[in-house]
Amino acid sequence: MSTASCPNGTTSCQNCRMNPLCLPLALQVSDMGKLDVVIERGKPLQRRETVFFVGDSYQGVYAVRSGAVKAAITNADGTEQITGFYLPGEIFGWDGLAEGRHTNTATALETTAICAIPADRMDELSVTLPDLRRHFMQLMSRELAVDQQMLALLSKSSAEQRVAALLVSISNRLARQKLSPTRFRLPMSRAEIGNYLGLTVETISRVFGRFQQKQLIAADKRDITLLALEQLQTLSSDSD
Amino acid sequence: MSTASCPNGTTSCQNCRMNPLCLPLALQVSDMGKLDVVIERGKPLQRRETVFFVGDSYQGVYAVRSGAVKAAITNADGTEQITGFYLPGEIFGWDGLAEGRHTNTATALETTAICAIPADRMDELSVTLPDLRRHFMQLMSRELAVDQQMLALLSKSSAEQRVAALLVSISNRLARQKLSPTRFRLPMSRAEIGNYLGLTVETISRVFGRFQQKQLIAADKRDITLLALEQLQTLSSDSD
DNA sequence: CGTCGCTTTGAAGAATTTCAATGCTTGTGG
DNA sequence: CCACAAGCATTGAAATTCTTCAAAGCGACG
Repeated sequence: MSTASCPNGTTSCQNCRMNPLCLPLALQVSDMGKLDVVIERGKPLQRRETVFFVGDSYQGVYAVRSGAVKAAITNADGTEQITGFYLPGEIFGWDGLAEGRHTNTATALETTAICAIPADRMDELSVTLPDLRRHFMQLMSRELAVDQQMLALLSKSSAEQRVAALLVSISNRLARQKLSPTRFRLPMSRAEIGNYLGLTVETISRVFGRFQQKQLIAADKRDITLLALEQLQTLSSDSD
Repeated sequence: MSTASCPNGTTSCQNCRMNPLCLPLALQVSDMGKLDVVIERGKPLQRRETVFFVGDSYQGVYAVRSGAVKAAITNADGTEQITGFYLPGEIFGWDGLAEGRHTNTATALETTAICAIPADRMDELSVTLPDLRRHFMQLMSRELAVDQQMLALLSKSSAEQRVAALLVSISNRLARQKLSPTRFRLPMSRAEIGNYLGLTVETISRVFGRFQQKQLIAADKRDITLLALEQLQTLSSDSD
């Protein structure tokens, strides 16, 4: 067993310790060694490369170490519906657990490093490490909560509210990683944002425009600065 | 172990792949028998009585035996957003697992009998019954999938598609319970449907009207007859 | 009988989509 | 090194869908 507290002992994974969404957190130090066994590290993915496709058999879940990933389901007519964006420290791939095959396709949005957490190993360890098991169930439960917040958002909110909510969400998630919550580069295109939020590209573009006029953000293409996080937050949660 | 529906790979769940909203809002206990050990029965709830409130500490999950339940989160402004309807045989309450307290309030839509599945028991049994553990994780995973299908639906679909999807969903879920998939009484009001689908009451009413004109359904208040299930299915999954 | 809760219907208004066109970057081959 | 294509972002104007506002109908229940 390696002495490292992070999956493969490199220093690049230090952020794993900070993030509530990253797996090692719920484990005691003594368990860490065991976890090392579970993790498999792959080579970095390039933009547009996929982690798994719809229908691929479920092998386990994945953690984003750097970069970003989108998950999308395929509609009856072949169009894609993005169901989530995953930032560093976050875990995706649960969707395959129920039926043994993935319902989503997961694709790198930019150059991205991921860790695999194989299902069989996870299963074994669930017996010997009750904490790990609980932790994983908590992670799933949290994803459930996130999706439901998203449902609420899509159900009731205007275009501006949706975009505000996404920006705030990204900001919060970056903050957990000790990254700047106010200045960042979006890993996804306007079209992808629109797809995710149930709006057209044009609408996204216009909303970004309005936000800039209102001095809520500064945006240069994908480089975003949140100028009034507070107001964005209010905007996203107020409901009319 | 009885032959279950989807979880163990029987072919009976084909429509799950066809319909974006299939097994729509909730999940199914594949084998109620397995659960008997863990279950605590409560007294039936009356309409508007709650199973748990937002913020209540998580004690476990619940299965609907008869009647129907809605789960809803509370927006910043105090309005409610319905996140799911649960019909007989379906399990709800996972939302509390992540943080130890529920993010939703669960309310009976009509006179409803539920079973509690206490968390501590579930935890003990997770060790001794790996099957049960896997099963629960599968159920959670499935709820995730359902929520994501719902996301897709809300993101992209017109009012008619949403309503069609909900009707088809309910139909499929009733069918699984060996109840009539074409004639049923909706447990929820138009307002609740609208809330769930992100539409106004008036829009729901008008869509029901249009569906009747088109001979897709017959509706007398909450008593619904699906006259053209096939077409509704197509409508809900076709994307333009 | 009258009120309350729920549903329906109409007409006007608002927000977003659609269609169409243009500009800006980036990268690639000549 | 330039030119051109491809992908992404922006902008305008018209069309559409859904919401909002207003009013009325219907049933159940005290």
